[in-house]
Amino acid sequence: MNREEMADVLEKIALLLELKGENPFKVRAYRQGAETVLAMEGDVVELAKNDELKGIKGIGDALRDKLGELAKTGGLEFYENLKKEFPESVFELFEIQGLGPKKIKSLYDELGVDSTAKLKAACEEGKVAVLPGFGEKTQKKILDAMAANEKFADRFRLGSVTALVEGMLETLRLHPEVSRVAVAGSYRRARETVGDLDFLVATKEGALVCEDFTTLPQVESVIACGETKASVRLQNGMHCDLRAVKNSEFPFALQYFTGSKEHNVALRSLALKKGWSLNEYGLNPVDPGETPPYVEEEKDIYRLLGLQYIEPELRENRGEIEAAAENKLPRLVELMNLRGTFHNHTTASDGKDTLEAMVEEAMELGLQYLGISDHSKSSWYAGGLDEERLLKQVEEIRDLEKMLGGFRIFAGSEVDILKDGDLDFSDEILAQLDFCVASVHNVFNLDEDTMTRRICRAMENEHITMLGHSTGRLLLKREAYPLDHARIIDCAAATRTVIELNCSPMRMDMDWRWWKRARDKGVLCSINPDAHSRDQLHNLGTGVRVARKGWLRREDVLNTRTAPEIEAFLKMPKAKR
DNA sequence: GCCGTTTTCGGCCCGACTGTTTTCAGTCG
Repeated sequence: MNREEMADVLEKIALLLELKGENPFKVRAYRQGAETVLAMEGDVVELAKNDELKGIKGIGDALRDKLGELAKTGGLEFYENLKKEFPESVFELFEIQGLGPKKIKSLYDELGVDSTAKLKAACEEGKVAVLPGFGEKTQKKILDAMAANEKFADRFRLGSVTALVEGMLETLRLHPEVSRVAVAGSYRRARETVGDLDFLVATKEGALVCEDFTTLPQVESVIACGETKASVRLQNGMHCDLRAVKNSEFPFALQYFTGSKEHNVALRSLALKKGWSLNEYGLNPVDPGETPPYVEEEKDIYRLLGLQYIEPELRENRGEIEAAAENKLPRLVELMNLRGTFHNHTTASDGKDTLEAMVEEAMELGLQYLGISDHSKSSWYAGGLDEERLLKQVEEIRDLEKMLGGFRIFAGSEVDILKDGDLDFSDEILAQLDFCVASVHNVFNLDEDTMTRRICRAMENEHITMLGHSTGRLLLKREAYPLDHARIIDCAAATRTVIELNCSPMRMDMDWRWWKRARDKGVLCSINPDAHSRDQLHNLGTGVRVARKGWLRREDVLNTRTAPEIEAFLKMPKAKR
């Protein structure tokens, strides 16, 4: 039993109590308890075992007893009894957008629906539309939401699989029969979501390495295992391939399996013009009389085709091949260029870690400064700060900074952009901050023109340093709201507003496809983790990869600047930045 | 179920939107 499992049990209890129509405040207490378990300091499992949870806010007598039982026995009788009342599959129903506990209960009581499969059948037979409180539109919305879930079912967010991939690479690297290892595919190209993973090894013992690959702890089941390829399904449900090639084939296989398909098609046609035939095994002269060139690394392939080396992130056939032919590829930003970051939360609003803990982690990462921007009052559900609490936080920040020997904390706010483009705080309040992120958190259903004008209005404010998560999308969960990106970028350029690359794994927003345009208009990017806990600051690494995918250079990214440079930047009138 | 310079009951900070209704319930941030 670990922290996550304990929190999961409380969360599931909350769902089941909701289904039973229990007192909503009791439900909330369990949900809050789950949050507390995840966020609290110390070894919560050990504390629960020793009955030492007294005094923790959000955990009262009842939850303390239940957590104790969980920690000591690994089970919970209360939960087991509750689970007996519903089949396990009801939890699926909570994943459907637009369905809450009341509707699920109604579906369960009236139609016996207790799984997505049964729900789909009931919708298709028209049984859902005639239930009280439901209707044709609701039935259609449920079907659409289920279709969307299916569409996303086999995809994963880039930032959520980084640790898994790094772990597997490390293990493969240690294999005695393996000389080279890489991950290819859309993961290597830093797409914001990936469907499957492609690992590549150079070895003389393909069958052995494939066999050993299928026994990795991350593997759930084996689909196929041969001499050059193994296919498995991982514990997290991901499809994953390993390809074993000879060392001499490795660069070609790496290039080929990295893709994208469009990039490779363009590259092969370029090769043909030069009298070569390129495939995943080699680069061969079309004229059989000539000898194939010596290739040791992927770089050599590009060089032989008369191209600059094209970084994997750029390989989408969006102009990179032409630029490489003219020696005009940008030198892309790197993680080591980052000096600090903005847009982070603390326990003052919905963050899990205190100001001190966040700062400590930023220092640990080798940064020179950290921007704090908790939610504003309209985001009350996230514990948004009102004017009084905000100004108090600014004071706390100034006080803490004095004790840090040079590390800078920039005091800011993630201020809500209200429906009409007004901001949640007055200019007088905003003027007292070092910086300000403006974000949309509600009323997502405006038409494109209205939404664009709303956001532009916020950017026109002198005190708004940067625009937060511009499209509002939640990857694999919620589509972006309609937005005229070209106008947003023009407005950012005109008002000298920075645009954020929010590198929370859920967001990666603004989308990488727009960054080159923004860069060319002189718009600065700020790579921000939107961290709600200290460990989320580590998402900066993935953020940099996505910035690279957007063709961004060091000079295009605000937070590659040093603390004194940032200070000067923020003090400058916006128009002169 | 939690919490309390209103200590053992009575609150638990909202507002927009949708689709169902005919004045409102359910869902979502």
